[in-house]
Amino acid sequence: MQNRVLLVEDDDELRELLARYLSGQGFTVREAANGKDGLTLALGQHCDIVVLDIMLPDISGLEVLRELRSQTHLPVVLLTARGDETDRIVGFEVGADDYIPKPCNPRELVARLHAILRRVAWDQKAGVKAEQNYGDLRLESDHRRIYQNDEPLDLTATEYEILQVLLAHAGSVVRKTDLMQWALGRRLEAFDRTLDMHISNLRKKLGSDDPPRIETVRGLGYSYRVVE
Amino acid sequence: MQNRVLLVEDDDELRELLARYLSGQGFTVREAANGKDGLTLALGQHCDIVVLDIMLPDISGLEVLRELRSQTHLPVVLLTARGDETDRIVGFEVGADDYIPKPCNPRELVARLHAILRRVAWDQKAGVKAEQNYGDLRLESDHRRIYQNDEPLDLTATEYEILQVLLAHAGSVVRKTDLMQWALGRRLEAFDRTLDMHISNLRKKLGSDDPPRIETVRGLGYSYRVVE
DNA sequence: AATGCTATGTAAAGGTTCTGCAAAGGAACC
DNA sequence: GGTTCCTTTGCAGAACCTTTACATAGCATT
Repeated sequence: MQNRVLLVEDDDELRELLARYLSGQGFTVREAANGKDGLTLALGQHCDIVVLDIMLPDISGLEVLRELRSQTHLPVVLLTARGDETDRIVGFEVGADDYIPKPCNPRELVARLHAILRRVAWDQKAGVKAEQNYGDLRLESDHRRIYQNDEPLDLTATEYEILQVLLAHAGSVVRKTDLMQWALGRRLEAFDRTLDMHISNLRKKLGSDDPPRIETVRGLGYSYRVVE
Repeated sequence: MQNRVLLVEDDDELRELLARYLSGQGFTVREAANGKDGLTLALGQHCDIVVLDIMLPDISGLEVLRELRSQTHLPVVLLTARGDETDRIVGFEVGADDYIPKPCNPRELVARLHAILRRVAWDQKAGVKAEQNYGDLRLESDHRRIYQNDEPLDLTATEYEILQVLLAHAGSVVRKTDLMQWALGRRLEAFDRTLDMHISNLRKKLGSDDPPRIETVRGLGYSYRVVE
């Protein structure tokens, strides 16, 4: 099958060079020359992986990545100036899957893309079920809304994110660090009780069950138990 | 709990340096100084990710990786000499998830490990329901729960870790030092009775059998005997 | 058998860490 | 200024890990 890659890079020459090489290697390539277009394409078009330059004329690549991460888990490879360690580490913390220093060797880029796609394919082999019902809850991701017995829950943006992540992993434990990263988009620092508060508020809004449907796994995180 | 990383590196100094740093960053670290040991430990399934040097005294890191890939999809990060492009690309082709040139920046290593683990954790959501049976016990690793005759055991985090290790080695003896390292994530010091206490509590929760299903091997460790 | 040393079992106490939640502070938006 | 929401702060309570202390069991030596 053809993998679809989105190339976000403002240097026309480099972009076209890479695009040509990737095409030759069996990728379907889409291109964007700035952050805004890149974001639109990434969110709209269907692609499997994004190659994202950090230095862009309009929005920073990191900003694009952050925005992307707030909505999807599309794999992203960052292109950074060689040796710029700060960008690189910040990039990983925001949620990049890999980074490549410029100027980059196209063969290496392809190898890395394949490594990431291989992992994603492997992990998803169980099949992505777009099922959006979890017992008495129904998730409508288009509208960013969650219904309980067809009654919409009045959730804040963050609460929605958290519950959405918990539902996506319903039945398994989600670590606090991961929940923080995926829902709040930042790292869990010591003494940060934000997450606990959101969970507390969520529990209130979900009504009281016994045992509570958002279960605490002490020292680890939380787990959503599906209730009919 | 903590992420467990296996460090396969023959340079004692570098290995210990990295081990110390990773421990400080919240990883539980296991070490191997050659490919053979590394392979054994990696297949012993007590880690979440492997950091693998390519240059090893016995088997090449690539060979270890190939062998590992034939049996599991455990995430692997390769350590290679800087600039050695061949190794790097071959590494990806064999199935590495990432590579880092030596000498490497520990912070970057940690950032990369987190990036990979984050993706793995996310993708494993609805994935393979890891469920294993050991007589009347059933281990559900998603939930981090162990059932006895379909009744969930009320275990603490540490108790779960310990029992999980014992089950994985059911029928054979697990040394106390190893049990300590794998389940508690630290070294067994003299006069430390913590482990004994956890075993004692576990036995209570598992009910009384004669002989006890967690058998003591005096001077060595413990062994779980499967009971139907 | 008796002795002594060491390893293990376990109750109880101690202390640390984690969590729940109310309330107050801030930031962003209108 | 008001509203809404996210975050911080503080405290109380719970859950848990570890230590302590003593009893017991295994093993080697005498």
